[in-house]
Amino acid sequence: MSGKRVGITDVAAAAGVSITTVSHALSGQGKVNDRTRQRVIDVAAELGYAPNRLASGLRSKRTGIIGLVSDEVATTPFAGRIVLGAQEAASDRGWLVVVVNSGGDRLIEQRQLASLLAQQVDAIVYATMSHRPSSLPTALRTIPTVLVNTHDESIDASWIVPDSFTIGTDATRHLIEHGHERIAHLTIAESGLGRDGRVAGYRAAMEEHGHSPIIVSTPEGATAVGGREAAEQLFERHPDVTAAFCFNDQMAMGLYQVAALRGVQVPDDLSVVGVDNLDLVAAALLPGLTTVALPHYEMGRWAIDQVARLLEHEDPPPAVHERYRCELIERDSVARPRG
Amino acid sequence: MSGKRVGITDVAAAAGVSITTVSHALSGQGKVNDRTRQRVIDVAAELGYAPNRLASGLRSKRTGIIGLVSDEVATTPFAGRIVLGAQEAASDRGWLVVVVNSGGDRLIEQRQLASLLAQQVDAIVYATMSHRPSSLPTALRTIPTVLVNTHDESIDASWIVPDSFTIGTDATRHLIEHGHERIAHLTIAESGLGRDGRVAGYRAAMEEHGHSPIIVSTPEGATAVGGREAAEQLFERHPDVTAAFCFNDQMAMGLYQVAALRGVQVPDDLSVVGVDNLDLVAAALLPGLTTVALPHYEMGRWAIDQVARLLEHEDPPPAVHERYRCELIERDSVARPRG
DNA sequence: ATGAAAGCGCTAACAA
DNA sequence: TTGTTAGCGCTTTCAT
Repeated sequence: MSGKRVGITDVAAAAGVSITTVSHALSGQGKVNDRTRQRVIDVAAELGYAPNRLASGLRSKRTGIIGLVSDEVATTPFAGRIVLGAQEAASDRGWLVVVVNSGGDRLIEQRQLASLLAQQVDAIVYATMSHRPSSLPTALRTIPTVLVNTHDESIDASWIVPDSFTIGTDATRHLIEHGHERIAHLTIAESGLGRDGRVAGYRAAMEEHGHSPIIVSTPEGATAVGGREAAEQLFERHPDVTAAFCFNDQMAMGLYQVAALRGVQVPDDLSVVGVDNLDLVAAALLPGLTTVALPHYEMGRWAIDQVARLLEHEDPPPAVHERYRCELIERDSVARPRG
Repeated sequence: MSGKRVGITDVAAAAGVSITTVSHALSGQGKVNDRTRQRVIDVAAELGYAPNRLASGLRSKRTGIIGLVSDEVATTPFAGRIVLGAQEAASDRGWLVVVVNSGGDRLIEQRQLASLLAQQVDAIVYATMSHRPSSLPTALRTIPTVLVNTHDESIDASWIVPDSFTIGTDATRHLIEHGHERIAHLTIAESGLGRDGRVAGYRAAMEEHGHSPIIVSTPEGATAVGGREAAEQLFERHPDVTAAFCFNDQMAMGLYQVAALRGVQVPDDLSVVGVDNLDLVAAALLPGLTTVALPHYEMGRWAIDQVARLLEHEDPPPAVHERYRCELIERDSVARPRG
């Protein structure tokens, strides 16, 4: 409509007060008479005034922008959930989040991080998709940082990771509770925080019930193709298993496929449990896949909550470390074993 | 390391020049002696100086931040590709992208947009996931805007959408070229730009070869469940079709499932083509799904290129409208019909 | 080719 | 409770 942008001076003039009073009235900081405050608010609304966050940030050293650094944000559908959680939590506080991703490249990461710092972001959320211990860029020591899906002992930062061990125990016990004894675990060959914890949890649950663990791992990676490869091994070497706990939903998809080719019915001949609760897979499979949900959205929110905690105290509060207990989502891929 | 942040003044002092000269030397704006420039650059690097983008933005009216508004960014895996494309293109120019999503809620959208404007973003990329004509928030008239996956006649903004019609013709012709004549199109009941164009393209390709169109639509939505529902209809009412072109990969997944239950083999008994080229589905299905790739990444890049074009000219250049020709990705779900 | 000075639009001290 | 005055760290005139 009007050509010129309306600034705080315009509001002050229109309300007949000083710009300081406008600033105070709108930010709720200083003491302002309620009647004055209301008038200022009304005038500001009428004029369509919105504070220039650049100017206020320059002065107050707070931009209300949080940088979210990820290694491969858009390549995995999980990442989006982390970002969404962070954004919604940020939005609740009137903050913005700017996402950069490095694709795993250290150099790019460094450049992106420099961009964020130059932009005077208030804090950094550093999320990896791979849940491996990461050695953080040193630039992060300068600024409040929260880690998601990874941790780093060399820095005093809060972090949150899914509790991999209980993912393994919960999934396995769920199968045991349904009467299964010969339960295999299909996983990837490559070691990693997410993998190793689940394997250990599976082992523990099997052993506590006196069942011997059957672990099949594939060098293929945690995809449907890897799942197929592992499934072939499984049917060759352990044709008598009645249930399988898979490293993730995609591997479970591969297992479904090989099972179908061999005339093995899920869940009547074989019960299956996955990990991720990836809608596109877990809910889409037939029968629907029972799986342990990874709390990506929640971790994103948690990270912003931690940032808020860091930012509201002048002296940095101690770092918080959390292993999030994941939830088993029941669908139709688990049944009692036959006869 | 050092406690205080290094500013332009520190660099000026260390290099023995004025801050004006530092600014000129680093930005490449004014005329500076090459030797002076080099010295400034060296000193700046040595000190680890990085300009405060808040301060420079406040003065120069350019923040180097692009706002990306989406209706449901993280709920779909496609969205991530748009964001990634935009981010990478932005990063090439030293820009940052801040992503907000409204979840389709007008009120939230308005609030988020206000946040972006208050943050003085240089431009807005407005992306919908649904590819429907959107009536844009009026706030967008104030600022350079580029539309992705949608278009709006009420505003003079550039936009890009996938060419739905040729998706339909290309997919259908591909099947026809493989010798199929009785080809069904499985789609959703709800009308929309993406859907209607594909249907029209399918019709056109069928008719140009004298084949009669067989369209099966489901009220269920474009998911595996919807695909199953449509597939049931298909097998009941048109048991003689030899090929199916599905609205998207997820529906194709549903078709695979029902086909398997009925003992119909893909591709020997039934050839299938999808749309999306969603890795998690198209590449994961067995056999791999031949599908038309939607250019989400490319559209994200394109949007930022357009923003750059808008920003470098003082007077706004005319809007550009593009229908992106999509590529067919061949996998293993198409074969010649049986004898 | 270089520098001095003015301000971008706001908030934080400080005074009144 | 309100207003005055300094800046925040940079880029931009405009001199020199």
